[in-house]
Amino acid sequence: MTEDRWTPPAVLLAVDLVILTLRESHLQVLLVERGVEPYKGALALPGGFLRDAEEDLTAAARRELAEEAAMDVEPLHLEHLGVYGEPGRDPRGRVVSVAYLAIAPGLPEPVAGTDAAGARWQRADRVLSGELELAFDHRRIVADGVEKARAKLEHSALATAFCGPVFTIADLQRVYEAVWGIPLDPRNFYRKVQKTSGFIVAAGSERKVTTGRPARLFRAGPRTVLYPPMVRPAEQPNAKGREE
Amino acid sequence: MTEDRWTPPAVLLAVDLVILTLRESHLQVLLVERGVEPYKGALALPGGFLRDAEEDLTAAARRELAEEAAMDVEPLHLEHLGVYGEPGRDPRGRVVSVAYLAIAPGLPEPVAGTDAAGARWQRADRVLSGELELAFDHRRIVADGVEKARAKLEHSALATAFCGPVFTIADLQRVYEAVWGIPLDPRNFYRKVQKTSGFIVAAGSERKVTTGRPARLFRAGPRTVLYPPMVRPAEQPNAKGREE
DNA sequence: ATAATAGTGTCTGTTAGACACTATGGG
DNA sequence: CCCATAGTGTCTAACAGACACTATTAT
Repeated sequence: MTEDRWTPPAVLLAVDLVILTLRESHLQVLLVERGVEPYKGALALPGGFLRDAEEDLTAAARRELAEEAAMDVEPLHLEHLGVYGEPGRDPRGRVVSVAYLAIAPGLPEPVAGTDAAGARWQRADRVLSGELELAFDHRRIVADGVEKARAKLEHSALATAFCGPVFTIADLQRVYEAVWGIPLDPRNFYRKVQKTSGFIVAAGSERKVTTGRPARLFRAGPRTVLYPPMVRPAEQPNAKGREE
Repeated sequence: MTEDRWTPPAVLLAVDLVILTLRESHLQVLLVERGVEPYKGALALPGGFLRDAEEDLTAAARRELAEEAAMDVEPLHLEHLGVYGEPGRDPRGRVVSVAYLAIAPGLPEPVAGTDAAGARWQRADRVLSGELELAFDHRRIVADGVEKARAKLEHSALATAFCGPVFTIADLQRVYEAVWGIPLDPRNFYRKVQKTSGFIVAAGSERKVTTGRPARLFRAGPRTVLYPPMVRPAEQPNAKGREE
């Protein structure tokens, strides 16, 4: 933010998107198969370069998502995730990538777009475990996105966005269990969610899915930030930073 | 991360730094007086453009800090804060700025460097209130940095870093009160900190500062992440997202 | 009736917050 | 003595976690 008389170097600016959804009880991330070098044929996050020097970063992110996955981009809320800019992360030269995170309810199977040979949902745990290899440093970006999503469930009413317009409390619990990767007690979850006023509100009727007593239906309430938060059990009670 | 045959636009990449410290019981932020247009003479965060296309982002941040504030940059831990890249935020053209946050104990008064007419500590609350005007969108960046610092006090042992090598529990409490901007009960704070094992460890002797009973001395313990966290009282019990 | 899921009641251990109280120094 | 700060004890209300129990449907 200073200097003159000397010309600062220009860099290539890219955006990458971590789009998370819940499908078949698993947290899934949208990946595309790269159609061009480098890493041609490999799986990667959707993303790409800014189109022109006036394009807004989030606009670029939405455009890339529409191009590569033909997704309806309107309703997505994009959130800044991080910047990945180590020299050498892209063989084409100095590329600094700004990553965005979006979390959304059961999104449809995307169709192949123009830039990518294909776009598909993949289970996030398979990416994190290394079972699926990703181009560039995209695995790291996915890991950061998943961790951010887990944290957001604690402090925001985001989980309701994973469900349809109406849902049962058990539906909501499945969201938490899938994203956090741990089982929760249904009874305690039930009351915890109920007493967090403004989180969910009753929606008249009931629903019968398969067997058992029909469940009441709810919709998302007006509250966006949860205080007190939904507590996520400590990941590893005796991990780093812990002792006693 | 796709496309070829067409050349992506280059943008100017800058780094900005939010350096926070605690001086005279107030959270303070390091600001420089801009020596060049635009905003010449105005207060701004230290920062600047990448020197060359191979420079690492954090390296650029450290270099700018050394140049503009002649600060010893070695021990600072820089943490990614955000990206500020709206078109039009800089009159010189498309500038995307990556902001970093550093939090450190009683740093010395900086001396004027080469790029800036001066660098000085300013109270963060004066910046947030608008009493001090900042160039560009730097006030917003400071606000994001302060909020991040407040959150970090909750979940990490960062507060001990604001104190000297040894400190009393009252010293530590003053850190929390200054950063959070609220008073805490000394008795409850005392026990809360004590029972969070690994947070602080006893350091032999005692200290008598002015009047009253001498206090025991402690030093930072081995634990870096606090679980359970130090809970920060809800900012506004009835603010956005709240009701009932 | 049985299975299965929804929803309620209740106990227990822990914790935040309030605040009385004791301890130990300097005038 | 008094004052000020350090440190302890203790009560209460809220809450997480465990889990028995009741309710309501389909088969």
